[in-house]
Amino acid sequence: MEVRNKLLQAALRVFEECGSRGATTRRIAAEAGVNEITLFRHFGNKAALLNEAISSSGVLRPAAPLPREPRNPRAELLAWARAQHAGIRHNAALIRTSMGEMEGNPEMLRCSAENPRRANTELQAYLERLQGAGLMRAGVDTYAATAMLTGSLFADAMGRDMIPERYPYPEAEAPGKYVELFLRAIGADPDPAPPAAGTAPD
Amino acid sequence: MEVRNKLLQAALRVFEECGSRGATTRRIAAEAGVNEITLFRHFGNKAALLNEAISSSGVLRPAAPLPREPRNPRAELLAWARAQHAGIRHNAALIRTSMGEMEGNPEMLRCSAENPRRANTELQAYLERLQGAGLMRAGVDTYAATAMLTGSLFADAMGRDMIPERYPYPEAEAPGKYVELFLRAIGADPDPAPPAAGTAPD
DNA sequence: ACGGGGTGCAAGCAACCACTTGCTTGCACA
DNA sequence: TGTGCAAGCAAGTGGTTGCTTGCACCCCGT
Repeated sequence: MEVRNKLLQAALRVFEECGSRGATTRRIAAEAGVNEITLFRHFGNKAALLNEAISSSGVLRPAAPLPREPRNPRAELLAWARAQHAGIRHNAALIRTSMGEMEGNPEMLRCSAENPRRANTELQAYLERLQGAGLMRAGVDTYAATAMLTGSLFADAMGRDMIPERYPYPEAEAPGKYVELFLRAIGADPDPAPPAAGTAPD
Repeated sequence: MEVRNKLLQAALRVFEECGSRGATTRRIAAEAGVNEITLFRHFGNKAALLNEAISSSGVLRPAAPLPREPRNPRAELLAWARAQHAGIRHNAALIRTSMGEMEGNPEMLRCSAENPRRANTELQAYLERLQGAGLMRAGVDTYAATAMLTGSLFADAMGRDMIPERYPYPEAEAPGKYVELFLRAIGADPDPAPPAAGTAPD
């Protein structure tokens, strides 16, 4: 049972770095410290191994849901954005590779796009609740606003690896900065900006 | 001279779809309608062909610069955002594949990241001019604001292929929606929203 | 003591890969 | 009519890939 897990982890690592075409069975086996034949004995063929490695890796979810009844949009959105950003950062290499191979592997895309799809749906529902409660401006297109916040988080998480010099502020502060701008954008900033540390005035 | 261009275009097409490992010389030659040997006679080896195909494709630039002296932020940002968005959309497949291969091809990344780098720098300089002219709020972090708008455009252009159901509004309207939210975010919306067609009140 | 499942090793298979060689064809130009 | 160049064709180079076969090992439960 241990060899199996070592193979799955190694397959994921190699796939993230080289893609499915570059992830050769020899290299995966070497990375796992196992003989190549053992790989075939456990998974039958390369595709089955990669499939299981990728789909089983996507199970981990941020699990920081937005509340059903909004109370403090700033705090709630910040916690959610941080979890989303961290999740994307954690899977950045896998996301990059999966995106690059979506044309030749449409079903993997469906699995890989599940997280952002859920995140978008969740945030949009939250924004509609916010709108219903009068906690943000009425005319805002919740679809576009949702795309804007999730898009900022996504692009930040991806861009930090590719254009690091364009992100001078540390990773931990990024979600806060986008949430602050976002609150202004949707007209949900009764307390313009927290001038100093301290609990929110509720 | 015609065979050469056909090979370059075919190489770019196949690379966008399959990546460098999947873009075999046989397939490129077949796609170009040329014998495989001709490929080697023209470019020597596969890497040289792919290199030239990719780098020569990135030459086309949006060329819709932001003005040195801001006059109408809404109109200027909208035109710029539209050009950026269209540029990313046009190269979406190439960007996706390049991102997926950045680990094994760091120099291609440098070439591929040149456009977004320039765009970010340009927008940030514009925002600082806006701030200097008092046309937007003073406390805004221009780095984060820049990342937010370019990130929204980037994620939209990428996401429309991967999660189309999350983008119900048509592609042509997307930049306008993000720019409108962005103007609110940075406090640069003297005219809250253009209620109907007509020239800006200047 | 013994049998069996999980593993390793050596070797090899056909298919595909980038790339080369030797020769032929067609066309332009002198 | 002769020469040179671009392109095609058939064949083959050495290397890699996914995957298989056969056999030895070694630990573990009975």
